[in-house]
Amino acid sequence: MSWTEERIDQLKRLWGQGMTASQIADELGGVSRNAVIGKAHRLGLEARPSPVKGGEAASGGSPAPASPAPAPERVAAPAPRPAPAPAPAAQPPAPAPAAAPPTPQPIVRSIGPGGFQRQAPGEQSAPITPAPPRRLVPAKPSADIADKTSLLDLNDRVCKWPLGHPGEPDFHFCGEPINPGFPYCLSHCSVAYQAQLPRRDRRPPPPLPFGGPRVR
DNA sequence: CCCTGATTCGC
DNA sequence: GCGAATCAGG
Repeated sequence: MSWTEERIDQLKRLWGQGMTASQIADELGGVSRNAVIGKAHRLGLEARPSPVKGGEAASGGSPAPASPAPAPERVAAPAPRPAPAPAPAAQPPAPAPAAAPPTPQPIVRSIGPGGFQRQAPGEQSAPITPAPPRRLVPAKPSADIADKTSLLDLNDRVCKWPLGHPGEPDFHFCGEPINPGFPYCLSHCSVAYQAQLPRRDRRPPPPLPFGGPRVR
């Protein structure tokens, strides 16, 4: 596997979201945890609370005997990374063209800390695909969305779940009353927030989200 | 043992 | 640039 732009992009996002190297490696597939770490460092992504820090370590691939890498003291641990939040994965609610209706089983949901519904394990959608950072455009007033929630209508009480994509004429936001404490309404919370499953149990084959990563 | 990220270094 | 090997720490 090679580091395509898409994969690098995904690496950056996942790493930024606080996923561990092996988790990222699993997601990406075809690469090892080491590969991920190596790439992350090469990219300049840096310093996440590492277990090994104080002590100096790692002699290279060759069993070089004594040459304890100096590096006396690495100062400053900047990057006060904002705790790996639950990742408000703004999954593009894309107009699901190829709606894949899986097994219609009775769904049992539990209620999360914020009062939102957790997804049942069975309805875990594979890739948490945060909407690729799209450039915001000046919400264009359109007769079509005159009665919909536009960018300018957003406030801290309405669901900010985007519907459609910025730039598109009918782009707007959900606008329903929010689930207190969250930026989305109850139903969108249950889409945006997922309980993290044990890595082993996670669905591996991530079907590309509607059309896949944005093509520039 | 498992896991983590960091580092080195041959390729 | 890549990533296996190796490290040290939880």
